[in-house]
Amino acid sequence: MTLDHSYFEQMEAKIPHGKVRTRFAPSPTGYMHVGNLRTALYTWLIARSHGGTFILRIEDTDQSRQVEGAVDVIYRTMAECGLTHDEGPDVGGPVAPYIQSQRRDTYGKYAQLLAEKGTAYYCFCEKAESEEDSGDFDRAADPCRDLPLEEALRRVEAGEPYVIRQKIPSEGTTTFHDAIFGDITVENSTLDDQVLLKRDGLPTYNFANVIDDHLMGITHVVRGSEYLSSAPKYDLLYRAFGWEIPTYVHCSPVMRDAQNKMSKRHGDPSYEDLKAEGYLTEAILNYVALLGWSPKGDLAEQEIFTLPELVKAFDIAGISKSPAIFDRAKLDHFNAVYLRAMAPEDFVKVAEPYIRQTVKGDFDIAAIAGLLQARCERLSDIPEKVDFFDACPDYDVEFFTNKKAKTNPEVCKAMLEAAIPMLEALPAWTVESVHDGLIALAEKLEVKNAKLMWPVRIAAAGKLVTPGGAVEICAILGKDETLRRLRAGLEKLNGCTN
RNA sequence: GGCCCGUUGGUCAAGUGGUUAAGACACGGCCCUUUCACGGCUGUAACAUGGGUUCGAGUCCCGUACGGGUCACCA
Repeated sequence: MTLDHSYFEQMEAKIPHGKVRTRFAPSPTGYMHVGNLRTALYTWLIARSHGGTFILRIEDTDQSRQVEGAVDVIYRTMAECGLTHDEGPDVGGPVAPYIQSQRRDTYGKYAQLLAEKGTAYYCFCEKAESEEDSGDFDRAADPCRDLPLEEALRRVEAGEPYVIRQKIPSEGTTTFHDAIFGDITVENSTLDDQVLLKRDGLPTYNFANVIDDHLMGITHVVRGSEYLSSAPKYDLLYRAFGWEIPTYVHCSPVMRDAQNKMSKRHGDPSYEDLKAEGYLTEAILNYVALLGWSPKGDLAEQEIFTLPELVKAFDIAGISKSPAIFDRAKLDHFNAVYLRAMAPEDFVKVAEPYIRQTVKGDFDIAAIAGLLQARCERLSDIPEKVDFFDACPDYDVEFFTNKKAKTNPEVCKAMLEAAIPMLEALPAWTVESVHDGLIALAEKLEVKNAKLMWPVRIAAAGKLVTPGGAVEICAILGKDETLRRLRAGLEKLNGCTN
């Protein structure tokens, strides 16, 4: 039970110094929600913007909450987003291992060291007891707090179950500094003697964090503001060990509404959910980056940022103190911007699977995608928009009535009667020829373009709203199909105007 | 309940003692137009509240309200 102090020297010797080092440290719950993603992004950005090192560490000290395949979700999401890590379970590194369950011995030794220093103590009490009932935490009530170390060690060796608790000073205050919230001071009497090492020998989250962050040379600790209230206890731990305190960066949560954080329980979307809903990775990242952070100076008005641009612009000082509500409408907007900015051939590639959900026929997919590119916010909007290509829906004859185009069934009947023979006689069937033919016909009939185009489009698509004009739709449908639909439309009109 | 944190338009937000209080999304209107969309122009709309400090406060201090976090051998 005696401690070998050379162990600590060895561990210290491995710690890298001199560069910014940050870590994203998720617990593997199988779900990367938007808040997690944002934390990962900010953490990564801090490292990259300083030319530092980004580390992935898996925090699995709660054996009861393991989820199958959860780590894979994390790897996949990080990789897809381009948030590459330099050290981690899968790539190794100088301070391996990077999975907490594989570092078990380390935490135990450091907990013992702390007990030796007098800043922690062995506690043999039963779990929890009446602490909650009484409401007030009373550390003086713990008989183990002042047990002499020798006696405690004797009981440990005798096989008595124990935990190791942090010994918080009973008086005075503790002040810590956070990069976002500034200095925060609390009374030590409001801090509890938190458990450091659990009965099962594994560390608590709070303890493992301090140990690992130190041993991994972490310079910036980024995490959710829910940890703000345990930060003073962290400081006390660092000081007890005589370690340098990292820069704390506590980020306020991403909310689903004014009262609730985004959560799996409420069905709020994970990164993967958003992808499945037709959002682009770049758009998600860009939006999430701006949820709780904004650029300073010249860039203050810029909203569209690529990942490299974010690396350049990112600054901890721009992180907001207050929570931000996740807004679908704005995400939609970002996605639309990214969709429109894509090279047409790239857009075809991402849009094709969605187009193919409802379009099985032999149509020019690239042409359809061309219409869609400026007209959709989410890729998942696509199937519904193009569902009329395979088969013309059974539409209401009232669709032919449009105030702005000054059309009604009567007028439309005349328009279609004129358009059908003209189109039939067209020698070529292209966007240009259909366009020129229809424009010329409108001129000949002495009607506004809209008056002719409206009925053609309605008859061709059978929908009020379409991803393109009459010309584009007819061109894609092909001559035979267009004429078939126009004749059917004419029949429909005959049926009601007679 | 104790302690901690937060509060600028519906939403994201700029603003670090002196501004007509930016910008974006959403919403309304107009224009363009072959529908919708895109694009262009334009409009409505905000410093939670009460006291201080100051020549002057969204910016500093105190109180109040509201919201959040935390008070686990979860993370």
